[in-house]
Amino acid sequence: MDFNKELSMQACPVSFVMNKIGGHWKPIILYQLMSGPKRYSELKRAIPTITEKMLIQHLKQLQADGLVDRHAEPVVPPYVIYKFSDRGESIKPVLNAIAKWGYEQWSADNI
Amino acid sequence: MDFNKELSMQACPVSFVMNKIGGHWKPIILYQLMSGPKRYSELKRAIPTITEKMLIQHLKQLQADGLVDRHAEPVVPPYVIYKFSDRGESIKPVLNAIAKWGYEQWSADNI
DNA sequence: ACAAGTACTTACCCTTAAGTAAGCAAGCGT
DNA sequence: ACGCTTGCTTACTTAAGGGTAAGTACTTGT
Repeated sequence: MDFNKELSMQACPVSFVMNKIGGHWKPIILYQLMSGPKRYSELKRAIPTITEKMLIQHLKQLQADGLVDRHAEPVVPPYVIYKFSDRGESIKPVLNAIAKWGYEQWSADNI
Repeated sequence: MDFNKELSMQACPVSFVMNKIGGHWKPIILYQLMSGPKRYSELKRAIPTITEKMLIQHLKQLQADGLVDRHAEPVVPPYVIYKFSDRGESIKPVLNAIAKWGYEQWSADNI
């Protein structure tokens, strides 16, 4: 059950991080936010294959994990921007290291 | 379907890496292998909650992705060791960076 | 009065990942 | 002859993640 998952996160710091930034959509969302704050509709347009359900679900999770801040202007139509929190900023180097390795390997695969 | 997954991996290098080292068990297996080559039964004992099915399945996937090498001695009972390949070695710094951030954040959560 | 835009929410289904449990091969010690 | 060990494999079941499609609130423009 979830018991094993909890145990893994305590025993393996890499698992802990994967739970925060892993999965199908979170890397893509974070990658988009790395180029600066974006509003909801911008993210939606930037990631055409994502459904609204997945987008909002993962944005909420990223917020709950303290990686992303949400700021809503009380106007109509709504204006909501998402951006890295301070804690989120601290993971950018890690994401860049991952992306760098990924890009190198991707190139190596395609020679 | 898988089409979207393929697309993501091309569009987002972080997703590409997550596909190689993400998921529930792969981080834990890799973390164990970082302390040196291990035989199948050692891994099994080091990760008590993993099932043999999952262990072998992910070891095979890691092999297929070229991150892990398998070496079998033709003896009985079988003697099989798993270790990082050359390509696998190149991801160790990334895994360490992930683990370091994870450990820091884990501490921050528990103050 | 009504369509359009923005940021969601909800209910339902379907595919993928993971867990359960059993079996197999091949020799070695007793 | 029999059980033991090691490294797997297979069939079946269950839980999780993701996709589809519809609806909501609130206001501006026509």
